[in-house]
Amino acid sequence: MAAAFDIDSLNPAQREAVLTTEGPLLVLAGAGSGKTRVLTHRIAHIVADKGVAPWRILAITFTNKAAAEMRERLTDLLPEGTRGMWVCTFHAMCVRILREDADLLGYTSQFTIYDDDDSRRLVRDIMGALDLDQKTYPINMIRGKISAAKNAMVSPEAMLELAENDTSRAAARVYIQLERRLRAANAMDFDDLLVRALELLRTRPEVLESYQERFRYISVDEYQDTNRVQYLLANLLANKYGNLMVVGDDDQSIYSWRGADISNILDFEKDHPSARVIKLEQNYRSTGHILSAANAVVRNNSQRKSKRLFTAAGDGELIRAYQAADERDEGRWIASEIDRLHDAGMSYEDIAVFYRTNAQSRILEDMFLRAGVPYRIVGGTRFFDRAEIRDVMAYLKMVVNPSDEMSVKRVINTPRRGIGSASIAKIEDLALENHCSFFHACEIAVAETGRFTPKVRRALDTFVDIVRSGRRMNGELFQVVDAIVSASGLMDALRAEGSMEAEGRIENIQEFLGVAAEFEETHEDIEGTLESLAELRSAGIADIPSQVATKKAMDSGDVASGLTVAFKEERVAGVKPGDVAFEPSSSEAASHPGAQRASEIEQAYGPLSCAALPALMEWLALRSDLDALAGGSSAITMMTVHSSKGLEFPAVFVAGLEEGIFPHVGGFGATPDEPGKLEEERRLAYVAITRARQRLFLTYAATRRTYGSTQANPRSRFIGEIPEADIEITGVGSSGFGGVGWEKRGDRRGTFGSGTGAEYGGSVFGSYTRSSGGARRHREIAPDAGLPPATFGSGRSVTSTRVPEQRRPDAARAAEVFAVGDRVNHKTFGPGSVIAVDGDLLEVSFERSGQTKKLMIGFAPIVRLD
DNA sequence: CTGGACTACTTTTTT
DNA sequence: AGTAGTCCAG
Repeated sequence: MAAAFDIDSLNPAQREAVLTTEGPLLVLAGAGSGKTRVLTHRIAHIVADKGVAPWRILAITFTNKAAAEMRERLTDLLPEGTRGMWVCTFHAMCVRILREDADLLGYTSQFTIYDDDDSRRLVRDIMGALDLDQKTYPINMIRGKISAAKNAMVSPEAMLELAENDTSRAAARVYIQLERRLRAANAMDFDDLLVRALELLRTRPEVLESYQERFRYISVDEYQDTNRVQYLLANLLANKYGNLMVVGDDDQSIYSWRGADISNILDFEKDHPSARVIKLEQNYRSTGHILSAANAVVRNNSQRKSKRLFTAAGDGELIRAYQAADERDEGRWIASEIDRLHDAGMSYEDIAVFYRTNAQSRILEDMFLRAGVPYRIVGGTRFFDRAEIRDVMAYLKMVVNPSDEMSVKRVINTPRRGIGSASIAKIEDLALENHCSFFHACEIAVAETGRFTPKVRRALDTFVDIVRSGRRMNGELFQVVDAIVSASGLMDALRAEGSMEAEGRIENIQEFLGVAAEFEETHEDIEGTLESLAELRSAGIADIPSQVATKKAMDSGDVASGLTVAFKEERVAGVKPGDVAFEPSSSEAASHPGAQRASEIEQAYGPLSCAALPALMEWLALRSDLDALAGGSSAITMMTVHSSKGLEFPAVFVAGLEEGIFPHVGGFGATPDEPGKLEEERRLAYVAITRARQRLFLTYAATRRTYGSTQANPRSRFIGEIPEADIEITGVGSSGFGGVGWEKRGDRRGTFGSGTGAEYGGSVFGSYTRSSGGARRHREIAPDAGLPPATFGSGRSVTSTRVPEQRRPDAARAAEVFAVGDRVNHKTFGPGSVIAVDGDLLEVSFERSGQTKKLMIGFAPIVRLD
């Protein structure tokens, strides 16, 4: 047969995996063993050589970025096209499935996706309403319990019955309300997306069968990170034809905390006795030393499938470990090493810095900024998490789905309209009386005289009109978004404020508009990749009947194979829309202020004219920063170890290798030390190490400031687990590194013992706006990129593009000298110019604020612009 | 109703 | 240390 590619370029194991197209297949792919290659080539083989239509392929990944990358590679391998192929995350898949048949679950297809923050606020709201004290019942614990219940498919009622302690009972009560309010708001949280999709497939045999018929070949990447619902989804969809390929590495299972169940991969052979199992053990990524270290570390775990990666590459350079005096010294050392690599010809893009917790990034960031190392942060506080952006999104969500109570409440008084908590409470009462949504109650309030003051009524009228007119608006997505934003008055309010901070917010909103504009251009591709059968049919692509025989009732029991299915039984044929699984039976159910039927939205507010708007909202909801990693200009990449999975870099730094930090230990005294936790930390270390191709640097600090107090953490055990032959340890007190170099430069004190501590703090300049957090696509944070930055647009914003390509040689930079007239850039205040120099004291006039500030050289986060 | 001041909590990791 | 949420005075 004519292969779609050069099959000889694969090693025997890879080849076998690619050619095994039928039946269940488990590929245990060690880090760097060419797993994506196998995945893509196998699909290409199925399509090009076996003549299977692309739209019969379903390939599930964990991140949008992985999906995009895979799609790209497939497009290269399959010149005939990949139309209708679903290459997406579990969440994206579920959203697509749910939008198609949302009415069957009592939702409209325009349902809102509540992200973590929305969902958290809602829980907080509910806890307030139920009079549950947040101190006795920590919100995160409650949320965790509810999430666990959802993922175990335990209904709220069942949870209440099963509850063994007060906390669980409280959680169950919140859960009942949460379900109700989510439903009333026509909204789903992340857990719901998966659970409801599963529910749909289980209760609607015809729906299930249409997907089973369609997707004859299914593959799941990162199978070790699937949770139970994802596991059930994959197995259910593949149940009919049995062509399920799963790829994973038990050593890289790092998401147990969010419900990932490592036994999914460990038990695959039990679930599918006929499964072929193929191990990919040859590593093509890392040098010998790095691989040896990775193997040695992970070998200390007991619960794993035995495998040992090997490489044909040479030993390479030794791994380097550095003990820093403190966290600032750590950052400085990393910066200097990056410098060195860069001077030796390595591109910034080839360098990554990982850390265990996001909080560690701030100091590193600060040090890099001072050292002139351009960086880009993935994850952490994201652009879309900024308050002003969330406000804008809330307006848009509200327009798409006026039932979305959380969004409405978020912006009803943002910007200030004079609608305070008292008015809001009154509106809530109104909603309760009328059994309608909060938003509808706003409308009633406008019409009704007497109840509200004329001022409030007028304000509400304007507010309500934003939705009405927004829904009617037609035309380019960008224009619609722009119009809604201006109608909201957000920009006007910020402009009126006139502060530097407001200025930054305005810029951010403008950038958001840029995102909308850009989305419009790329929207087609995104939509096109997840076409439904109906869409494919109308395009003349798919040729299978729309409703596959419904007679064969689906028996989900055999798929779940031994897993308890809690709610299935009650859910039989004849479910009415709106009458869904978790709907509580008590009479309370209908009494909530959001009880307006989801399906009535369209009737009540008219159809939404701009079809691209919901698409944009969905895209935003499922989009993580990681997905935005895509290139841009030259900068190193900073991210958590978790985020790094699936990526690789020629040079990798891992910071904070200290006991307590990495391995991280949760402070909860209540939780007994489970050995499983440590093993997961170790797997995390394994992931971190195996990201590196050529150079690996591990750092730890003798003392570190956390929560304001200084602590001394011992070196991480993981460093000790690396064979001596693979690693070279240097640091403070060792002769290996001249930490002095930095001190000589006089730009910072603070090497071991020298700093008084109080001088740091940064409080002198007020709080740093969390401005530098939101790295996003093409966004570069360069030392000179102005703050409050979030300039990630494509050249829209001037501040985003200046990365110091030719950097001053070390010596010059060390003696950072400022002269009157120099252009400088401050981390918080942005660009400005020096108007006076007095010893260590600079006087700088900032452009943005027009203000003049006195700053201390060597202390202020400031750099000179060339 | 607003804005400022005070307090308590944070730190796991993310779709 | 920083932040978000709460409380209180104007």
